[in-house]
Amino acid sequence: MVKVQPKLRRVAGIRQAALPKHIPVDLAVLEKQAPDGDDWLHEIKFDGYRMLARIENGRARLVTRNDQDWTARFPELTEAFASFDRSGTVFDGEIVRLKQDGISSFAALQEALSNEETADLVYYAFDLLFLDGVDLRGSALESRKQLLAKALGDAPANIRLSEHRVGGGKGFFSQACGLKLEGIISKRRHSLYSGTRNPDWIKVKCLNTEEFVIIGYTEPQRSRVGFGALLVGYYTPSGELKYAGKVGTGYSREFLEAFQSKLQRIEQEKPTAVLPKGTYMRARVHWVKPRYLAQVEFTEWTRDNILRHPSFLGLREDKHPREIIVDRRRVEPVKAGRRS
DNA sequence: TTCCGACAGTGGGGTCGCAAT
DNA sequence: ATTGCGACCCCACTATCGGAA
Repeated sequence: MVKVQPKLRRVAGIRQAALPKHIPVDLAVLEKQAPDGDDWLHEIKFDGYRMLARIENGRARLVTRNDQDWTARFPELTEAFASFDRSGTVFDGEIVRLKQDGISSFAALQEALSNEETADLVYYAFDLLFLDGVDLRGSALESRKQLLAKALGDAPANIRLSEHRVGGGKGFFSQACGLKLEGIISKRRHSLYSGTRNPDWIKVKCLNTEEFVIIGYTEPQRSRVGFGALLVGYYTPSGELKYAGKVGTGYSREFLEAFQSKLQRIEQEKPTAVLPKGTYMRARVHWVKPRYLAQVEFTEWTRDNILRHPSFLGLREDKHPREIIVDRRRVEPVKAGRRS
């Protein structure tokens, strides 16, 4: 029988007999700018897997936000959480793999999982939803953060507190981008944990935008009109046209129809760029002459030099395709971990 | 009345696992 | 052995609808 601490009793919370089967998580709304003002606190946005750590009946489980049980994939972290003597406790956080520069990398995490080399993965806890059977979701974020810091006081080294700072959002965001971080998450200090996507949590991402040559398009699926995605590429300094991936979002219905009819007129039999082996196309591809340019926003380049999270911003009519030269040797981020 | 939040639907890269080829 | 496909993870975005303001 665990005693409710006096501190714990002061924050709103109802003692529960058992943890709920499914706990919906809070999700952030994407914004272009970080909020300023002292009623906001700010954290680093980690690039990994969102995971609830549930400790109950002497064992620990790691579940995704859609309630998938991923415990077996993270033996070291599961063991670390099981060492907490706090039944009825739920942490909210992110499983990440840090590169040598200390920055979380989704690609490095996927690689670690695919090789089952999970020993150096880290869990950054940023919220505490239950503690010793008490539901904390109805209490203010700052109170939960206080309890979280205390609960992690003697935690194993692979379970860490995600630090935050109060106020100064704009400055914090530009600092984060300067350090090549993915972005920041800003949260209202007094907000409750609602388990929904709501504007009390705001994510602001450090994004790249680049221009690309349109080399083809895929056919629309189901109720989609015009085209599905644009296939884009770029010229290397040596003049070779390289494939950079598909851009399938950011278009209005009006643009999809209008632009497809333009592309139709410049179709050609064969692709102009060489596609990497094993490139998966969910729909039939139409190749076009490299005549149009697209402005594309994206988070980063993947290991295979393909755009991650691309979205279409607009056409560039003021430039010639041949001007689109991207030197990926310079843009290439420093790789951590080795692949053999 | 207008606005906004929630939801459905479409699209992306990467990994895994299974079935068809 | 290879390929296709769906279901997960990570997501961005548009269009729509009903309730709040």
